[in-house]
Amino acid sequence: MPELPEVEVTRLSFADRIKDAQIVSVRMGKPLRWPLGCDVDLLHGRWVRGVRRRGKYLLLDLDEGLLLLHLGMSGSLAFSDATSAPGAHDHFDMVTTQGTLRLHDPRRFGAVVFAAEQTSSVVQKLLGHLGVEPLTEAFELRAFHAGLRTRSAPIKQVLLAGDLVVGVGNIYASEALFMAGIRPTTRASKIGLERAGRLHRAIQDVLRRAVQQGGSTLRDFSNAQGQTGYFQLEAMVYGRENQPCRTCGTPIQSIRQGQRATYFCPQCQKP
DNA sequence: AAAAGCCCCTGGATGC
DNA sequence: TGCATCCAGGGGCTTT
Repeated sequence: MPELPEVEVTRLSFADRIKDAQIVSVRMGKPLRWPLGCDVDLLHGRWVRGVRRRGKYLLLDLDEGLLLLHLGMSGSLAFSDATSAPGAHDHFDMVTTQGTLRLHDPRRFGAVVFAAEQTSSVVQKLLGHLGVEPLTEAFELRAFHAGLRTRSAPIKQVLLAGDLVVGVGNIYASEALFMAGIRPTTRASKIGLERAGRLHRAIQDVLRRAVQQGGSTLRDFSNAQGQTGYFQLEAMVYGRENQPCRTCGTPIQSIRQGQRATYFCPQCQKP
């Protein structure tokens, strides 16, 4: 579920409340993708200084060290009643002086990892290879185009790889490529400056709009306040196989790229 | 270096 | 109703 917009919406929904909270206790449930990397007792008494986002990772800066949190495919965070017993899929509870943050993640592709410092090897391993943040000034067209030029893989998969630009997952890759009029199978290296410019704008536009809409709720995404997203209602191609293109009426096609569904309009999107 | 495939895991939808 | 199969928003790791 969670791509950049959902992760950012999640961050915005709990960052203010958790900032400057003191951790009272931490409970881990079933194993997530990786072990926490420290004893939970080590976290007790630490202060949360702020919450950042890097790609699809949430970074909780503590007075000493930080927590890297990933929602995987099915994760969501919520403030929970401190007295409510954890459900079968609640695998991380962080009780703080400002409320209890709970990670619900049925598929357990998510993760909560402690790093003693910003330069820890685990931070480097998880974040070191990430590309540029698309909603910052650092996302510059020339560099983006230059990056595309060096890749022979289909553009959809280059976007998903996250080492050129981060945060674009399966939904927003299809949507951005539709907006840019580019066929997802087009090799990245074949995209000229003009089309790269359209894609560059489309990525920023679609991600910004999705954040404004509270993200996409396909199955069960909600932010830490329990609110669902609405962007899925605006999807031009994602999940719309065989339905008429909202622009030209041609049936939307679905193909598989790298074990994932891709949707596009064969008329509006050129190879 | 880059690309392609393989998994991790559970639940819901679909088909027989 | 029961059971098998397929699919799902991610991404690190291994192999080519």
